[in-house]
Amino acid sequence: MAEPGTRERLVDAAIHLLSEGGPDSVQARKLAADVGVSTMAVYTHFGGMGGLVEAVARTGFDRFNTRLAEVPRGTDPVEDLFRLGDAYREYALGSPNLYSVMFGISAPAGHRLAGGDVTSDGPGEHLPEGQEAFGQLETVVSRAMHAGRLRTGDPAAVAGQVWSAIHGYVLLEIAGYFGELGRGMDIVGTPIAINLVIGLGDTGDAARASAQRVWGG
Amino acid sequence: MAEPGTRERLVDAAIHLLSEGGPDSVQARKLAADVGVSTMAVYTHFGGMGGLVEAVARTGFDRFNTRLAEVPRGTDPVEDLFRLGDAYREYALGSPNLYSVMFGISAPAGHRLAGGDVTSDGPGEHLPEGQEAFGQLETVVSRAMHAGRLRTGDPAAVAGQVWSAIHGYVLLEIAGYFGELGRGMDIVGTPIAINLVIGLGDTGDAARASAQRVWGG
DNA sequence: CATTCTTCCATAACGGTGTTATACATGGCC
DNA sequence: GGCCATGTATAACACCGTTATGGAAGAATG
Repeated sequence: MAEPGTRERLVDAAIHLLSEGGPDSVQARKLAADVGVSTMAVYTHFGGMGGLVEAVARTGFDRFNTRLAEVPRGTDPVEDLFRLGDAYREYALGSPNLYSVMFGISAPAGHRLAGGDVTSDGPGEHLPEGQEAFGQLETVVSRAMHAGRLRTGDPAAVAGQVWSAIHGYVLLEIAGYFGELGRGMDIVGTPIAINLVIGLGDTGDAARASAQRVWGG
Repeated sequence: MAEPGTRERLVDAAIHLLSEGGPDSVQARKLAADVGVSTMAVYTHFGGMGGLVEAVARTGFDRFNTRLAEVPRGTDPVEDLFRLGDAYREYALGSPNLYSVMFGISAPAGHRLAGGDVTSDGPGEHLPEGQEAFGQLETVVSRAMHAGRLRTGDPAAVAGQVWSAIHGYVLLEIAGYFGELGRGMDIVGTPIAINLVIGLGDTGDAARASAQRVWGG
């Protein structure tokens, strides 16, 4: 493999700093010192800290996508959907700061993804890598519809519902609203997965059986 | 009413700046200039920008709680739950930057609520005002259980599921993932509300009827 | 009333941040 | 050799949060 260039080393250092010390420790001077270059490298390669944060989010989504793609697909599409959600949560909780940056939720020193304001369009359309993760959800949802487990409808709309539930749950668990980590999954995470799938057309027995194969209990 | 003191004026100015120019425009110097005092006022009253951000989040939750409390309660607890969710969304979308600060999701110039890192416990336990909003959800959920609309169980656990769904949906809509604002409600927001309630024990007909009274269609 | 103490704020400075202007080094190309 | 493009080091600039210092105003105390 080719020797990593300065650009890649800067992104790696940023991700490392992000996971170690949070968003505030991702600073141009610290990055440059870690990589062994001057702060100018940030500007020749990314045009500024904002561009570097975008690159961080992009590689975060890349790893996220491959992680989701590695989840084995079986014969039960609802079980696959649950496993996908589980991998989603594991990734988000494994690197919560990176996950926050990916969704423009948190950002080093005021360098958000799309403008400084939360409402400026948002990173929704700006990162095609983000759409890819959504596409994986959509595919499994579509399979579940064809298998007769979920009511037939627009897979994108249903995937949006699933995404909302996972995203919200994960963020609240990261923020500590469900007490000690792990406990939230039993009383909120698993139930919301089962209940949403039931509302989407699955039977209670089938949903619980699929969940049991993923989370036990 | 008493003349507002410097402390209240600082918080108001911060909330105003937050909604106008986003988190990055909430700066000690700008706050002081707006109120007509020096930056020292921030330190005598709040100990620093971090304390001011916490005060902002606190008053944000206060307004949030009264807003939710103003939602009229009727005879149909599921309808009430939908109306609560609708008011929740309206508040979050009405002041998305404030909402983000309330949940420690975004913060001016690296001044998060509980430490600089996303994972440092989170603001979950630190803001009792946040628990009050959750309590309002829990009460309505409990009423829906006693009315036979939702399966009997732990109201707090069920409220946690409802909260996850709303929180996730609202954040994704703010981030622009559902296209133009408003459209997301039709294809994702309303369906997830109905489907989650069905999964929690309500019948499809009853859930759709309650939703129809809130959102029409 | 005089004195002291407390509270609050203005001024000015300090350290640290992202950013930028400038100059230099390097390597490919004609 | 001459030339240009690319990437980087240095040093400075503007801005930010923060803090040390001192002063003003009022309450508390004798």
